[in-house]
Order: sequence, then structure tokens, then C-alpha cells
Amino acid sequence: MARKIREDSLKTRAQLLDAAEEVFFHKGFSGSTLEDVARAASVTRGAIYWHFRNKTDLFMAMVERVRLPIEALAEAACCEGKNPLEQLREVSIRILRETATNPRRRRVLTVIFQRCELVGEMTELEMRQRAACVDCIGRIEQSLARAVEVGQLPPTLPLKQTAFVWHAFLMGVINHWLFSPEAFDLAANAARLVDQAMPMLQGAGGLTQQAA
Amino acid sequence: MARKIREDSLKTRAQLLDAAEEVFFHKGFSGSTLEDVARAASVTRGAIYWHFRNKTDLFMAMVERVRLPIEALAEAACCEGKNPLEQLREVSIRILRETATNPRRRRVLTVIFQRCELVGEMTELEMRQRAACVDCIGRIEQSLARAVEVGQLPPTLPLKQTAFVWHAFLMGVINHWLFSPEAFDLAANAARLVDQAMPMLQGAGGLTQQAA
DNA sequence: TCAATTACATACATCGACGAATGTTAGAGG
DNA sequence: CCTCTAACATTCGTCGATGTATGTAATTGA
Repeated sequence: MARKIREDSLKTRAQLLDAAEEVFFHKGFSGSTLEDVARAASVTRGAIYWHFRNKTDLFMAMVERVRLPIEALAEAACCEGKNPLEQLREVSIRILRETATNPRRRRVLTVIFQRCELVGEMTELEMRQRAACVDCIGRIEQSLARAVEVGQLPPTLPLKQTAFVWHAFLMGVINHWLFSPEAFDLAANAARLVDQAMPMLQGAGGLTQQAA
Repeated sequence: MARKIREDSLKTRAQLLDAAEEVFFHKGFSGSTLEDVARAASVTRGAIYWHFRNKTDLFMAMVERVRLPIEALAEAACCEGKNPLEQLREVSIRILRETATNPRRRRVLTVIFQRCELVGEMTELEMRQRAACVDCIGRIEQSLARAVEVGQLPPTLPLKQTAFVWHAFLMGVINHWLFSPEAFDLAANAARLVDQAMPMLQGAGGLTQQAA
């Protein structure tokens, strides 16, 4: 085929990224061939090597299109407000809903968590993920600290540990849903799940003392 | 080399599984070659094809050696007792500690969660994982039901949802630790983490009402 | 003791993926 | 109108991995 104008070029690039999502989702990263991606995008491998350096570069570009939920959470939760606890709750719910309803985010997260191997060329992805985790937990911790200041949470609360636990809970829910999406309706139950987990934020209560 | 007696044969098989753990852990499943595994076990590929049908069969045999923590939890938590809540707590702590201290379990879980792609030939693993999840959540639900009977938990507790949330929390912690093992000492903090999460089991409390 | 089998090692055939090199066409610029 | 270059398509060489086929020495059972 012949040359396209710049506008069409960007369209081709987007098609390639869409195709990469689709193909990687169904066959996994290392199970997919660039030929598969090219066919899915109705072009040839030549087009891929024009827009991206190699398979890994294509993958990273695909990941870049969707922000990880933890990064979104980190950004949203840091803005100041009167009710930091309710804010943390709402952001958490929004993260879960976004994961459930945004098909692009869902596909990419599935690829990241279940359809690629975090070794070798993927070390870059692993490092980005790790940094995002640290950042996210840090933001949660800030929200908790502000909640303590306002008096919504007890001053005895172990901030770091609580932030970690909350993050683990959210990622656990997301991971499980990505693993069995048909098992339950995450979008509909997001609020209930988060509300059920909220008591965690009060710190270890009398329940554990009672048990002995 | 020549033939070994049956005893040595089993030893060779075990060496191959050990080598598979090591190699898959470092290079990922599809990133590893059977030649790598054979070399790590000080044999040749011929030995692998004698003991296992192919690469996937070797992988499955490797996974079979370690029970998934969710399966262990499921089995341990189902035995009757006077204090079901404390029992759930202790089993949860034990699961986390086991994951942190048993190097074999840790390696294999890392491979399962981060070093293999759940597609194609791995569908068998995916189905086993899914079944294990369902089973585990079911056992947790049973423990919670008994705790309600004994009066340790309110009768209004949504059993299924609570079991799901608890499972998500545990898997979230395990996943995060496998992802950043050097970030914190899971074995030392297992009890604290579980205790912090215990209030979740009381159901959605007044905290969420307070926020509006 | 001797054949049959075990437990591997070695050799081979096949196949597919990557990346690079080259070919091709249509717009942009002068 | 002509050239140059962007945006691909096509072709090719290479290499590595899988699976199979064959070789072989020790062991076991009769």
C-alpha cells in the first residue's frame, strides 16, 4: 500500500495498540506474534516496526495508554478536602467501578496481571508497577493522616500498616475480579465491598482480644 | 550415561522439579528453555522427556508439589472447633507465614502469579486456580457461619460477601509481598496484618454512615 | 546368563519468530 | 512538474526451541 497523511498514520498507530490489547489478551504476550497483531490491525509487520522499535516497545506503549488504577487513586486521593475518609472511600469505589466498566483498562490490566511474565525485557514494567504501588500506598497514608487530624480516625492508628492493608484489599479485589469476571458484578457491588472493608481503617479492635 | 536404579530415577525427577522451580522463577515459563532446566539439573533434555510429556507437564508437576495456600486454608479451616473466628484468624496467619518462610512455596507462587501466562496450555492451571478460589471462599464462609452461630459475629453479616472480602484481602497481601518481598517482613507482621483486617468481619459499621 | 527393559544421552528434523534489508507508492515542498 | 521522504509492504536470513528418533549402558527378572 501507499503512503498516508499524518492523520492516518496516527490512526494506524492507534489500531495497532488496539490490536495489541486484543491479541495479548487472548494469547498472552509471549504467546502472541507480531504477525498476529499486524493481522488484527489489518496491516503487516512492517507497520509495527515503523511505529515501534520491537515487541516490548509496543507492549509498553499499550500499557502507557491506560493509567494503572493505583496511579489514578494516588492522584485523586491527594487533593485536599473536608472529609478525607469519605474521599478515600469514594476514590476506592471509583477505582473498582472504572476497572469493571472501562473495557480498555480491564483488558490491559488482565494482560499485566495474568498474561505476561515479569522477567527479562519486562523488568521495566515491573519497576513501574513497583513505583506505582509505593506511590499509591503513600497517598493512602496521607489520606489516613488527614483523617486522623480531623478526628475521623483514632490517633493510635498505625498509618503505614493501615495504608498497606487497604491497598492490599483493593488489589486483591481487582485481581480476583479480573481472574473471574463472570463470578460477580464488580461495578454493582463496588460500594458494598468498600463499605465492608472500611472498619479495617479503625485499627485492630476488641474482636481479636475477645478471641483467645 | 547409563541406567540408574529406581531410587536414583526418583532423585533425578526431583532434581528436575527443583531445577524447573529455579529456572522458571528466574526466566519465566515461556522465557525458559528445557535445555536451561536440564542444565540446571545436570542432565540433558532427554531426561526431561523421559519423566514428563512436555514442558507444560513439567510445569504442572512442579505446581502439584506445593499446595496453593488457599487450598491449605480451605482444608485447615473446615475442621470443627469451639472458636471458629480465632481459628480463621490463626489459619490466615499461618498461610501468610508459610508463604513467607517456605522457599519452595514462595518460588512456585511467584511463578504462578508473575512468571507465567494464563492462556493456551496453561488453561488447566487457570481452572485449578479458579476451583481452588471457589473452594477457599466456601470454606471461609463456613467458618463465618459457625462464628455467627456461636455469637461471635452478628447474624446480619452477609456471609458470601464477607468471605469474598477476606479472601481478597489475603490474596492481596500475598500478591503484594511476592511482588516486593524485600519491602517488609511478612512472617513477622502476619499477625498484625490479620488483626488489623479482622474488624472487616463485623460487617459495614457506623463509619460509613458518619461520612456523607 | 541372557534377553528385555529402564533411564537416560545424542542427533536430527521441523518450524516459526524476529529483525533487517529492500521495495513501493503517494503526498509534501519547492 | 519533479524530487524527496513518510508510511508502510514484502522478502529473506538466521537462529533457537520443540519434539522425536535413535543410541546405549546398566539393571532386573526369569
